[in-house]
Amino acid sequence: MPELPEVETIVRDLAPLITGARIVHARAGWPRMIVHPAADEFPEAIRGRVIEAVGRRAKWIVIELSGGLVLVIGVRMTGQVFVVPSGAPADRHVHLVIGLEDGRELRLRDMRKFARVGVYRRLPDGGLGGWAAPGAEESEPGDPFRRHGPEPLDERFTLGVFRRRLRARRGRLKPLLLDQKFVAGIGNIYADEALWRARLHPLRTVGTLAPADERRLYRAIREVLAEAIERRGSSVDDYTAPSGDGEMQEHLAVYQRTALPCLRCGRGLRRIALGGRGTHFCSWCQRLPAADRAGTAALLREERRSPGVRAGRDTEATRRAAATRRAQARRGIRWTELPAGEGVVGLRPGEGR
DNA sequence: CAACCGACCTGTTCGC
DNA sequence: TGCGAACAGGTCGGTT
Repeated sequence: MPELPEVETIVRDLAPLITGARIVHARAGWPRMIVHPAADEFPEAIRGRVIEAVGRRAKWIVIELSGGLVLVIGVRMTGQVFVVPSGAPADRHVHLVIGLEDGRELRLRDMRKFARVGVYRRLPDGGLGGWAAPGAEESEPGDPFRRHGPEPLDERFTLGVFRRRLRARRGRLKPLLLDQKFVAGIGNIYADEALWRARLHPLRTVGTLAPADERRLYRAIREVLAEAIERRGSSVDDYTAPSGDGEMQEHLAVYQRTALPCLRCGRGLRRIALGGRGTHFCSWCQRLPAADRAGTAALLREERRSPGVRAGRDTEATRRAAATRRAQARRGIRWTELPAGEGVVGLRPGEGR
């Protein structure tokens, strides 16, 4: 999904739109999307409740409801959240509709159905616990965030805290940054970007870092995430927020810039596959010390055969096509599926095939 | 603990 | 032009 900056942008857009609104109905068209409680209990759990606040934890939208309930939404890879009038056209990718008393709907659209939604109880200690309909057996799912690491932009996340967590770990930097238990909210884009900014190779291991390296990494993580929030996130492929696209994609240094010149040294950027994820870096600016080179030959050689080296996803035409799809998604339809010669106007919910 | 893998899903683009 | 393969921002559970 969108990563921390993208979810933060969704949350900031959403808050003024829905805070204070009362939920009057809910429909979940894809039951597997509801992780707690059981999908058939979900509408009743939130019906009649007032949305009191909208926030974020890690890459999740956290919506505080009256009566101490909390609605969490993880949009994962392709989930999109919109607030629209209830008559607005929908397509087959809208899997969750939450009707508001004022006639609008909060909709979750997700092409790949990876998004997840849950309702929990806010506990006195601030954590989340299970919820069950009155009289029903309560299954205790536990706090969905209990394993998450600290929020990287929180003031309590100091350099000292970062160092302590870092030194408790071993492995390579890229997989470590992607581990939500280490620090919450970083994903594939910002892991690569932070490592480039800090001039650290993705295969570098924690044990080889000097104190100055640790500090650069700490600052790079915080700075790239903060800048991305200011720019409303990276609108790559499907990501868009309720009030429109971001522009951070125009300012990324390495992500999806394979073979293009490094913005610091001008040499061609490289891409390897690390744990199945595309990993972009500059092998000149992000040197791998001899100590970390053992056992990396296969990983680095892989690059030449990797299909990811294709430039296709990086072309201007591809970007434009994606922007058009996002705009259409915001209107709830896909023009490719409209009968020839027919406009948007006549389309009603459920009609857009 | 570290790292990889396959699932989970659908759509787009590439290469033949 | 068509068709299969590869790939996509995330996370989980299972293995090694």
